[in-house]
Order: sequence, then C-alpha cells, then structure tokens
Amino acid sequence: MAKRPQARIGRPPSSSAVETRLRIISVAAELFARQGYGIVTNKDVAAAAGISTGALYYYFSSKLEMYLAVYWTLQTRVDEAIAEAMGSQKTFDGRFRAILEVAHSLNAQEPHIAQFLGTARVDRIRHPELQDAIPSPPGEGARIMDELIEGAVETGEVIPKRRKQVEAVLQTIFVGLVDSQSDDLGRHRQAVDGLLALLDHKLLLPAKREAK
Amino acid sequence: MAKRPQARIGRPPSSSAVETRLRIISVAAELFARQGYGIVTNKDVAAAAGISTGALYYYFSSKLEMYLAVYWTLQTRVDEAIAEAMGSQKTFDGRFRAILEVAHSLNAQEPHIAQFLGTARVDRIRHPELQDAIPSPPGEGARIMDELIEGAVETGEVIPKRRKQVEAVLQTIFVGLVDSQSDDLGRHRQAVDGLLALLDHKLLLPAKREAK
Amino acid sequence: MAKRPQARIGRPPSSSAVETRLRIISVAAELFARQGYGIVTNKDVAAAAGISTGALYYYFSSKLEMYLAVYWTLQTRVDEAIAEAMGSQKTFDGRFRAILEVAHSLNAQEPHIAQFLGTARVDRIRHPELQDAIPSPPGEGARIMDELIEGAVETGEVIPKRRKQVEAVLQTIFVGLVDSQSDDLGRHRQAVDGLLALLDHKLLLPAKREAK
Amino acid sequence: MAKRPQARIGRPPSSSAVETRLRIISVAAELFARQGYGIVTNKDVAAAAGISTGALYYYFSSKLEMYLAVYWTLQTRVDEAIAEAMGSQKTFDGRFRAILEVAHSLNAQEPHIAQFLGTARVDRIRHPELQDAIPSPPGEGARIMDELIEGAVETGEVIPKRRKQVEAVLQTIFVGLVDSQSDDLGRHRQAVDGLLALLDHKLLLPAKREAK
DNA sequence: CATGAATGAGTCTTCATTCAT
DNA sequence: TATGAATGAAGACTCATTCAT
Repeated sequence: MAKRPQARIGRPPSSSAVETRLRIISVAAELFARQGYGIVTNKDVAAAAGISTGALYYYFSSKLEMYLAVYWTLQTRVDEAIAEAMGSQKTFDGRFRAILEVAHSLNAQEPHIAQFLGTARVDRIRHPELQDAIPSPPGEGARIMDELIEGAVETGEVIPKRRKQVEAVLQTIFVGLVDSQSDDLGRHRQAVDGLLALLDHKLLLPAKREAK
Repeated sequence: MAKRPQARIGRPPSSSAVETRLRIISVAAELFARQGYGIVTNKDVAAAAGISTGALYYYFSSKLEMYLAVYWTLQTRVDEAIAEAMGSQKTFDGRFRAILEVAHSLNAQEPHIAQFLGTARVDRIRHPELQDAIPSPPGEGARIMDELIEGAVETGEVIPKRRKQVEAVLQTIFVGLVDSQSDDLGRHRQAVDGLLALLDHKLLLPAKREAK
Repeated sequence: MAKRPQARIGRPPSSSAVETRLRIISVAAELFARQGYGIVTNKDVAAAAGISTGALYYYFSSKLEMYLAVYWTLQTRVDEAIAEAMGSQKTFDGRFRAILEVAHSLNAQEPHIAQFLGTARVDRIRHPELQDAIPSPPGEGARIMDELIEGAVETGEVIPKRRKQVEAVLQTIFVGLVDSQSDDLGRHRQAVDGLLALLDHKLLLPAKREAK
Repeated sequence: MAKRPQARIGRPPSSSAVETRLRIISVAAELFARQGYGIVTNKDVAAAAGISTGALYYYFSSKLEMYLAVYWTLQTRVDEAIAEAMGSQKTFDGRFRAILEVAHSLNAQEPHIAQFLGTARVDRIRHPELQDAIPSPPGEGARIMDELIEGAVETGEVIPKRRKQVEAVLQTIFVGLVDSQSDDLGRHRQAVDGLLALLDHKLLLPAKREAK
C-alpha cells in the first residue's frame, strides 16, 4: 500500500510552509486530474489552496514546476505500490493479478491518482514543455515492464518470441484501465474481475453452435 | 468595428468552397489529433490550410463547430468500418477478431483517425462545450457494444452474469489500443496479434514450476 | 494559453485599488458620454486611465460591468439631486422650476453626467445586454415622474384627464434638454430660462396682427 | 405631406437597378433607425435587401455612402413636409402648431423616419466620419428655425431679446419629441396634444392653494 | 511568507472591404 | 449586375507571471 505522506516527527522549522506546499500539491492533483494541465489556471489552484496566485510562486518557480511536483508525488506512490506487489509474487500470473488488485485498491483509496496519471500521459503529448520533463513510459514503468516480462520468460509463461506482443497487450490493458475505467470504481472493479476471469478462461467460452 | 481595412485581396483565383472545406477538416483533424481542442488555435488551422483565420468563419460558425465537423467525419468513417466488420461475422469471437483487424487497418490507412478519437474522449471531459455536443460512448459505440455482447450471450460465449465484466474489459481494450498504441503502427500490430494470441490461449502459458 | 510572458513589471509603486477604480470610472464616464458603449474600446479606457487593458479586468469582470458601474455612479448623483429639489418644493410649478435649476447646475459642475445619461438611453436601445441591466425610465425617473404628476393633480395644477399629456410633455422636455443642450452650457442656460419664461407666459406672446 | 418616391413614368433603362437601390435604402433606413450606424452590418442590410454584401458595393462605394444616401432621402422628405407646413401659416403660433401636426402625421405614416433622424443625430456625434458628412442642425433645420423665429419677431410673438431662448426651447422640444416619443405613436400624440394645450395655457394651471 | 495590483502576449471572433468569376 | 470566397485589422477577454509592499 502507498505510504501516506505524514509530517515527520521532530522537525519544527517552518512547518506551516511545508504544510502549505503539501496542500497545494494535493489540491492541484485533484484539479489537474479532472481538467488537465492546460485548463487548470494558477488562480484555480491558488483559490482551492486558500492562497493568492502570487504565493504560488514562493513554492514553485512556475506552473510547470508545480505540475511536475504533483506528477512525481503521485507517480512515486504508484511505483512503490507496484514494486511491492511485484515483490510479493514470483510468477507472471501472480504478479499480474497482484498489480491489477493494487491498481484497484489505489483507485479506491485515492481516485484522482489514476485520473491524474492518465491525464498526464495525454498532457505530455500535448504540451512540449511536459514532454521534456516527464518520462514516456511513466516513472518506473519501463523497468517494471521489463522485470515482469523477463520473469515470465524465465518461468516459461511467455515464450521469447512473444515478448513484444505481451508488452503491447499489457500497455494496452494498463492504459485502458486508467483511461476508461478510473473515473468509476464500480466499473473499474468489473474490468479487473473481467480481466482475471479472462486469464482463467472463464470470461469467454467457445460458441455452442454457429447462429444460422 | 473594423476601421478602414484597405484590403489587398478578394477572392483568390480558382478556389472552390467544397475543396477548401475538406482541406480545413483534413488539416484540423491532424492538428486536433496531436494537440487537442484547447491547444490548437484557429491560427494554427488557418495556416495549415493556407487561409486566414477570418476565412475559417466562412466555413464554420465557431471553433467548436469546426471541431465537431472533424469529429463526425472521422467517427462516421469508423462506425461504418466497424459495422461492416460486425456484419461479416456471427460469433463474438469472429466479430472481436474482425474489429481488431479493422482497427488496425484503419490505423494503417489514416493514422490520425484513432489519435483524434482518443484525444476527443479526453477533450470531451475537459471542455464542457464538447460534452454537450459529443456522445459519450462515441458514435455508434453504445449500439455496437450492445449487439456484440447480446450476440455473445446468444451463442453461449458469454454467460449472462458476466455481461458487465465483458463490457468493461472490451472498453478497456479498445480505449487502451487507441490511447497507447495508435501512434506507432508496428506496436499496434504487436498489440493486435498479442490480443488474438490471448484469445487462443497462446500468449500466456502456465508456469513450468515456481521459481524459488 | 499565454506562453511565456516574461513580464517586465508587477505592482507599480504607490498605487491604491480604490483610487484606480475611481479613476477608471471617471475617464470611462467621459469616453462613454462622448462616444457611447459600442465605440469606446477597452483600450481607450485603459489608455485614458493609464493602465493596461488587462488591468481593467481586475476591477470589472467585463466591459458591461464597467459601463454599469459608471451608469449607477452618475445616475445616483442625479437621483439624489432631483430628490432634494423635489423635497424643497410643494407645488408642481415650484418643483419643475427646481428640477430645471438642478439640471442646469449639475450640468455646470459635471458636464458629462447629462451627456452620459443621454447616451445611455440610446445605448440601452441598441445593446440588448444593456437593456436587461438598465431600467428604462432611468434610475428613480419613474417614481419621480409619478410623484411630480400626482402632486400636481392634488394641487389642482393638472387636471386628472391631462395626466398622460403632462407626462409626455415632461419626458419630451427632459430628454430634449439632455440630448440637445447638454453639450453647451450657455445654450443650456438659454433653454432653461426659455422654459421658465414659457411657464410665466412671457416667452410667447399673442401676435399683434396677422401678417398678410 | 411627404411625396412618396415613385418610379418615374417613361424611364425604362436599367429600371431594376434603380429599384434595387431604392430597396436597399428602404431596408437600410429601417435597420439604421432601430440600431444605429455602428451596429448594423453590411451583411444585415444585404440580407434584408435580398442581395449579397458584394452587390452593395455596386450601389454604394462604402457603408458610409449608403448611410448618407439614407440620410438625405429621409431628411429631404422631412424638410419638404416642414416647408409646406411653414408656408401654410403666417404666425409663429400657427406655424408651430402646423409643424407639430406634420411631425405627428409623418410619424404615423413612416415611423422609422423620425427614429432614423434621432439616431442620426447621435451617430453623427459618435462617428467622426459622419460628423464631416452630415450638417449639425440637420437638413434645412437651421434655415427653418431662422425663418420661424424672425417671423415671430415680426408678428410680435417673440421679443427680440428672447430670440436665443425661443431657439433653445424649440430645439429642446423637437429633439425631445423625436428622441423620446417617436417609438410609440400613442405617446407621441399625447406629447403633441400636451404641447398644444401648453400653448393654450390649459396644460398647467395655477395651484389652488399651497399644501401645508 | 503572502498579497494584490499590474502587464502583455495571445485567444476567439467580427466585419468592412476586395476581387475573380 | 451579382455572387461568394477571402482578407486583415481590430475588439473583448484570459492568464502566467512579476514585483512593491
């Protein structure tokens, strides 16, 4: 599970500033998640955080920096959660199921994380400034994907020739989950359960007979 | 009011309204596909079409109308292609495979169609004006999904209780394909082949033995 | 979205929002008085107030709001002056004379008040936005007219049957004064004196004899 | 009474062009009367006349020229009507009454004439281009005013010293009538009747007694 | 730490005017 | 005569950013 950011004990100096910064990141995350980089204005964020637009510039040198702060905060949380899920399992099958469950429980706890990261993938393409500042398979994504597939090859669950196909299918599924299901927890659950059933060959059965 | 324009040019030689309109839609489709509704400016579109921003308003009453013209043009193309694919097959399995192939060949022919429609899904959420003007499962999407699933229940390929799961999984896969693979035809092919292999139980095999 | 403004200046030294707002209203009053709502541009007002067009929106949410601020500022001044004049007299004759004098002295003090309000009557008809925001007999006009005429009926200066005629004549005179004389104080004085003489039956005398 | 413009008998060449020109002037008059020079667009006029904006430029070299054509057409009609009214009477009293009646019957026949000319007085002030092209006491106004007052001095109805006052009062009344009453024929009648009663000392009577 | 007054570039949109046909 | 495709300047308004206080 993702660790919730807590004020560290025994660190009094300028604690209100730290709190304000965290508050900004938190409200900005929600706003960016819903509306994207281009549409959210500094004024929106400032108002939601209860400060003035000028004050924003004390904490971040630009709108872009603020966005990146949000990005790394959330992406780190996701990366940690996935790393934990990966570590707990050895087979591809186990890991994939664990990741799906982690994705769902993150979504249940903090819905705007997935929404933000889905949005970020789009904004990255749209805004050149973001393109240079955000990695394309996001966060640890590339490393995790590698580990997942290489592990699967080792266990024999994936034959080497199909590496690329598996990678593309996994990307498709993960992006699809984030982009099309993360705004509704119930549907997200259906999608996760459906995918698990698909792995068990229970979702799609052979046709009884051809319709005339 | 414009003061004294002293314009330099009137109607350019040999220009046809129909052609110009199509040219605008075509270049706008590409720009919107890459950058989205909010970021593409009228100036961008006009420049790409080789006309002035004012001329845009001769063809469309607003930026929104122009966007919608692009949307319906492309969405119609997709709907027709999918309807054809659906009609050629009776089983869910056959239909699903046909749709994947259609998706791929559309992508091969006109790459920005999928990019635009993926983008449109996001823009629809971000821009209230679009929300009112664009259907949420896009185009004929809702009807097609229904037909696909009800057909599958009739052939016994999907048990009634799993309807919702199948729907969510299909959404996940279709959105994932569009959003994560449509910018690279090679990867898109891998994804389609991977998904077909997944249906055949060839993509993911049981683990030989548990790694320690 | 604005790209990278690299602005040159922030808050100018020694500036007060209240003062700036008043300055804007004052210069806008003069401009609107002379040229009307449609012709005065935000740029004109901003330049006259010594600020940028953007700054205008710090004080008013739209050009319309700015116009209304001017309107109510001036209309209130007029309503108060007329109310005072009305209160000081009991007869219609006294009140009418008092109002004419008030009109003249307001004109002497702040010439653009009458010009603006004359202009506003026209702009109200031409611009639907204004129609909804400005009352048609302006300000307290309707109430004052009523009080004036009902008082006159009570004192016997107007017979009940002629109420409508008196109202129409008063409207004609007041509007005529504002529209045709308020741009020249000398002529305005002549008009006021002429009207007073008319009441005294001194302006127009019977013809000595019929010219052939 | 104003002569209605009729197609002259026996003048066939390019008669449709003449008709079109007249039609443009007629619809433009109505539009300008209601909305003023600045707000009416060439497109509005063209649409109302059933032609294209381009065609407008065959008949008038600019929007300004078109406006002036309307102005002189209407102003001439008014001047002629007033001249006729003036000629029929010798005393100031008779002439004034006759002018009021002419004003009213013109208003009854072609309501937008007065509306246009009222509007034109305002537009003249607002648009520098019009200022140079339209005379300030409109049309024959200056000459008529002179004749009216000099006649009154000769008949003894106005003493020489009050010339300016009478002029200012007449301007006030004529402008007031046009600006405040010409949009409603009933009210216009009330105003005219009220003014006639005022001349007869029947509109305003002495107060019976002072209210306490 | 924070505010709030201000900027100016950039957005969508309108409109008188032009000119090939 | 007339159309209709096109221009470009100008208008209202937005927004990231700056800076005196």
